[in-house]
Amino acid sequence: MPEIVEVKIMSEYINKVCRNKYFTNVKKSDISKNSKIILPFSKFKIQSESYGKELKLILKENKKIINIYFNLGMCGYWQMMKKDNIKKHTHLLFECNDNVLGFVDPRRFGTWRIGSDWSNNRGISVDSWIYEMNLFLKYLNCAINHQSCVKIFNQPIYKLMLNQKYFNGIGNYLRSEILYRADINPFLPAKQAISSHLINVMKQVIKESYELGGGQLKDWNNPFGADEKNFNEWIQCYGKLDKIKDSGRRFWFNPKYRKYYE
DNA sequence: CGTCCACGTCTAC
DNA sequence: TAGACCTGGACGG
Repeated sequence: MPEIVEVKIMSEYINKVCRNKYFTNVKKSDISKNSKIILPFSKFKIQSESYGKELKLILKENKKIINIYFNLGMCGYWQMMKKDNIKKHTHLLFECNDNVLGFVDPRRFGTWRIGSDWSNNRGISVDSWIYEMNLFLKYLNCAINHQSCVKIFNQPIYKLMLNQKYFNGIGNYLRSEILYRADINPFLPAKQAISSHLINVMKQVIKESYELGGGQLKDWNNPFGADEKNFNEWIQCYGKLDKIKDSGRRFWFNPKYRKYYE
């Protein structure tokens, strides 16, 4: 489920349902391999932020603050639930009277850590560039011209777009939709494919997906009321056109570019 | 039943 | 660049 759009929506959802609520406890499922959270709080508030594919919970009691950084994995999501009706596969939860805010993650690919900053293995979130697309292009061009990056930017653009160092937030459906709509040969070396055109289309695709409520493709039972049908109609390429298998994952693309795939 | 597939990272040959 | 990590839904026999 979660790419940048969904993580952002998720974070906004958390802020909405946690507004004016005080939490008193945190619990981890036994089966999750992530670390147990121990809080020095008796009564705390929860706020959230997102950045690329990472989601942060900010836990506050007076001036004490603890930040927890989450990767939502393939299918993790957050939901406010009744305490007596907690969903299966809830692996972390925060209690608030009769309610809990829970991290539901059936496949357990999600991870969390207590920290003070976003992951340093990842680059700048693609949506922080939305109003500064020229800067993003400069950033990429700077890397392109850097001796140590030659190999990376010689990769085909469809591979680079999953590299979270350069496209933090892009995942499998966004890269397909962006390359398709930009009408760029996805097998072109990244250094040739990257242009203001690609960046502008990226901005537009992210915006449109966000306005539709994000990806509602399969197994996310969406608590936010986004329209699954609209989203599936909006998708033009992912799951619909030509595809190749690339190191375990599928890449969907415009069939007219197949001849450039070796 | 079984087999294939899923919006993502990791790490180990 | 395969796999490992996981559950569950879709679909075929």
